[in-house]
Amino acid sequence: MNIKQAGELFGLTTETLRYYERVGVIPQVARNKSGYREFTISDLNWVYLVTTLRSAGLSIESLIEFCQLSQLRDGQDIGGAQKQVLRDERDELDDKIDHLKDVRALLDYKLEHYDDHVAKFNAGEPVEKLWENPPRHQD
Amino acid sequence: MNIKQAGELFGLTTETLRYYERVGVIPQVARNKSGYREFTISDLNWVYLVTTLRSAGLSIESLIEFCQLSQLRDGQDIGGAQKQVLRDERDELDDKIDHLKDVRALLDYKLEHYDDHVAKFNAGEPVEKLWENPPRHQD
DNA sequence: CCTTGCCTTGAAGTTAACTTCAAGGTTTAT
DNA sequence: ATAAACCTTGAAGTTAACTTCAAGGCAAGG
Repeated sequence: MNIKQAGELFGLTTETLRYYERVGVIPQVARNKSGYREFTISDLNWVYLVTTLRSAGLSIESLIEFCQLSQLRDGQDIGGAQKQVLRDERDELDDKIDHLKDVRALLDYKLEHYDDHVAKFNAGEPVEKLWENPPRHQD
Repeated sequence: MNIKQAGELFGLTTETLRYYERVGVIPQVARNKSGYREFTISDLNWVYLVTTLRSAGLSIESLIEFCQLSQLRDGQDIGGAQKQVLRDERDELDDKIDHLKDVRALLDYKLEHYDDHVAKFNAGEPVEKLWENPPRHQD
């Protein structure tokens, strides 16, 4: 599959795909006799993984590190190191999900007390500090 | 409270706070006789809200829009408009949380099938397409 | 009264993650 | 055989969100 088709598959431009290869968030893609990139299933899996993790907020820098781990040869426990990175990223995602739930809880709180707060404010009553004991999510 | 103290309260530099006021993600902060900013509880609540929503990935641009809504006077249903923005942002957060859960499910899948996939790859068996029917989260 | 540590504004600089540009090679269709 | 539509590389440009710089004013201690 050529670079245009690969881009269309994941909603990326050809420029972005070349950029991803150049900085190393995906491994080098093999070329055909004309020097054109020929994306394999394995290359496309890499692109999918990268777009997915990017959409979850992981930085290009951390994806470069992960990709470099796959390129190494003859180190002893390469698989273990990669799995550990995957576990770490999963744990960071868990933290991020928890944080987003807390932010959601704050928005819910602001919505529930909106009229109440506006009324107090218009009556000149003291405003309460939102940042001390902020609302947290349940579950 | 002066700008340095306000920054320390939320882990922001004084430069960032001035930047936030300048671009309008928080309302103008009143000055004392020397021209220094004097942060009120209400100002600090704004800073807290902005840092919280920024940490959840909302753009400066969308926060400027929200802040401008609070500044308007004598339009009819200003409170309703603000509440609608809060509801929209909460709904977008819900979508984002759901998406992060799916990404988490993908990482879990990759971890579970890691050894399996490596073995197949080393045996020269065809690689399966990760992006068709990707794993989704439960609940 | 002078140093130290605050504060002010406006403008220019930085970083991440692309995006666009320039110059040119290949392949396919008319 | 020539135009349209692909592809290549390397370098320069863009945008968001700060950050740093320059030039100077206020306030408290010695």
